[in-house]
Amino acid sequence: MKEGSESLNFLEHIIEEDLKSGLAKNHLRFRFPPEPNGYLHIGHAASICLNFGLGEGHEAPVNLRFDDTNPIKEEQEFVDSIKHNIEWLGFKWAKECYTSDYFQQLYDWAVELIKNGKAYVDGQSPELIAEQKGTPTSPGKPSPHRDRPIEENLEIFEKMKNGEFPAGSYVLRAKIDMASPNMLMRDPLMYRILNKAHHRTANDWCIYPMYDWAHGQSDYLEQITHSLCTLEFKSHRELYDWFLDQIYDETKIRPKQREFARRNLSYTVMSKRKLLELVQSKTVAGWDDPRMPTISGLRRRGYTPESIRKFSELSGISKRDSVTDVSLLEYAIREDLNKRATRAMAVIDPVKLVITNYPDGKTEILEAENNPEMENSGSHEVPFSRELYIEKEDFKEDAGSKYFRLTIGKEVRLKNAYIIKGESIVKDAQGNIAEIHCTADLDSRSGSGTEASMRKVKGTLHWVSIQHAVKAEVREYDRLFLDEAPDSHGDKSFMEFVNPESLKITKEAYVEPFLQKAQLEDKFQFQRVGYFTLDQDATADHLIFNKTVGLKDSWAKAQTKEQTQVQQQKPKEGTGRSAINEVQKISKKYTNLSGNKLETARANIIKLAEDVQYEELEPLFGTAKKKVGTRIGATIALGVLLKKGLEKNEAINAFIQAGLEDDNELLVEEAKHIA
RNA sequence: UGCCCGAUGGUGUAACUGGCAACACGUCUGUUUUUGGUACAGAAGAGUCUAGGUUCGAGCCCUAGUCGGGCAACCA
Repeated sequence: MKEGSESLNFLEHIIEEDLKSGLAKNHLRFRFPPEPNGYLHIGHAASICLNFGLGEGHEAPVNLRFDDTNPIKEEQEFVDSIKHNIEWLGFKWAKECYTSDYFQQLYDWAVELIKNGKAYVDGQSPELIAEQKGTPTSPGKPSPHRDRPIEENLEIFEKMKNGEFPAGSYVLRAKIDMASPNMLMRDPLMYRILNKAHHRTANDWCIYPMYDWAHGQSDYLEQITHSLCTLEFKSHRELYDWFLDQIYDETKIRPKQREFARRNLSYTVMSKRKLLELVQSKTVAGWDDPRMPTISGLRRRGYTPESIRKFSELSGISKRDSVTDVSLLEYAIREDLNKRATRAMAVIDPVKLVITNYPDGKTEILEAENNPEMENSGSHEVPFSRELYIEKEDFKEDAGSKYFRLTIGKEVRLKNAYIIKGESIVKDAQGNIAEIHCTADLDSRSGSGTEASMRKVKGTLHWVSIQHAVKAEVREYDRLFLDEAPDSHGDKSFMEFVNPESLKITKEAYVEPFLQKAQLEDKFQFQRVGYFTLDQDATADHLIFNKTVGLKDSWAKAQTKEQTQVQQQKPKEGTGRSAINEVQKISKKYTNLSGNKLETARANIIKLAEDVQYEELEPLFGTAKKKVGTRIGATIALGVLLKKGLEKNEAINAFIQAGLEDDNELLVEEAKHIA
């Protein structure tokens, strides 16, 4: 992971430091700790790639640990789906662990804490406990049970464990500091009573540990060296360390928690709650709807594991909150699919094309390259005949000179076939184009080696033979939200930004017969259109293709730009950087320069100063003393203005005087020039 | 109001113990091309949040401020 790039992210720096200061490389160990209460999404993928990537980079084991301390929300179904997703991404965990495996140990340690006077049983209501916690600005009040005798604590705690109390009646609390500025340190809960069967321990337990009490201890039990989590756990670190202090044995590895920013993707939402809302409101068809940022959704959409890993790598890792543009994700998948997708032809929005000089009833079998980007990828057969479908948008009655596609009187090539020339059109009663008639240069068949076949024509079109085409359903997806950060508007729900046109279904698209054999997970490029994959709902006689992502389309871009340019042309005055700004820019580094570079910089400032107005220059007189460069630049520029006949005023004199008195020789020198 | 983080081109990340701000995506040009794709070549785009300070020299160190985020679940 780190070879090839010397630049490390801040977590890798920390690991490097630890290694340098004595941590044995073979002790390195990481973990990915999902709670099995939902499906994994692209944000989790960042964490997965981070932890497993670190493991791969350092040849260190990475545990998969299900943080299953809340039986109310967690289910086996999620465990299975998470495991599938991680495997699909191509990562192998060292051990499959469950926090629930440590329930006994956790309990024993809790008893230990009670005996040491570090924990106590509280029987107050949640409301009361919350109230006593105080607020971030005011200290909390101790619980009346804070000093309950140890024996009594032990007795009640055991009864809690034995199921002698109803859910919610008692909790075990750590005895830390009710006045701590960190709210989490104000006697946090360690255990609560939950009368709910657990997906793994069934009814063995009716008390369950809280996250803070379980997580660090689990890391410790597994001897994880670096426990990486997202930023919102930062303030938990103090507690994490406090709990570890209570049980830590110096001969063992002491895990450290470090935090990184979670990854957001533009034009989507990422929280489990919001994703669930999309599913429940039927905005999408399910968790694996191809528009969902879930791993299973991306997979169904046609994303490859490689592309997701690449995306994670490109996105990087840091501590500031950010929104990564989807274009980076799209780049990652296009790059991968360009190399591996089999090329095929499909017409999604068809119009009939008749080659008038091609014999009726004749069929030719032509050859189509499977993948020009991959050697030895072979070719497949594609049938050609007199009547074809082409894409509606590939023909225009009156086209400009920049339109390379079919129009009357102009030649284009049919991919893998002949060069044709538009002759005439047939319209229906409503005036829509029903048929396009053209003639083919019958000597120009692709691959025939004739001179005609080598001719260069500007445009190439994809097509299917009507007689041979296979009908298919095509599902095209657009971003799910119209807003870049739909959940960033405090006053509005993210649901208000749902894109009503995020799914476009074409029931009658036509694909070449070769695609009849498409299998799930096969990757195709429909030439000139985009990358597609078979949907899981497809059957042998009902093909369904999902569009993963379109090809880059500089033609479409030019079109939309042309439109927006017309509107935007007006407010395009005063372009370019002003002279004074240039002067400032050059000046800033002035004192770092020497020799020729210094000379050039000075000459440039003098030249630029010709276009500088005094009104622009005067504000620079107030430049901080330490910004000598800027003051020198201003002095030089001032010299130019004075030479042009500017009268000295009070501000100018004061500025020159300050320059003369400065410790910087260059500045003094320039000031002398104009004094 | 308390505590804790963060701030670098449009976006995401770099910049080793201070030394002319780099890479990728995106944008724009051009070349090649039987995909208006790919590939290749190139360009534009950043006073590193602000103000002071330390230093020969600050994105980096110090101080104060501004803005953004997190923290008061018997969730994780």
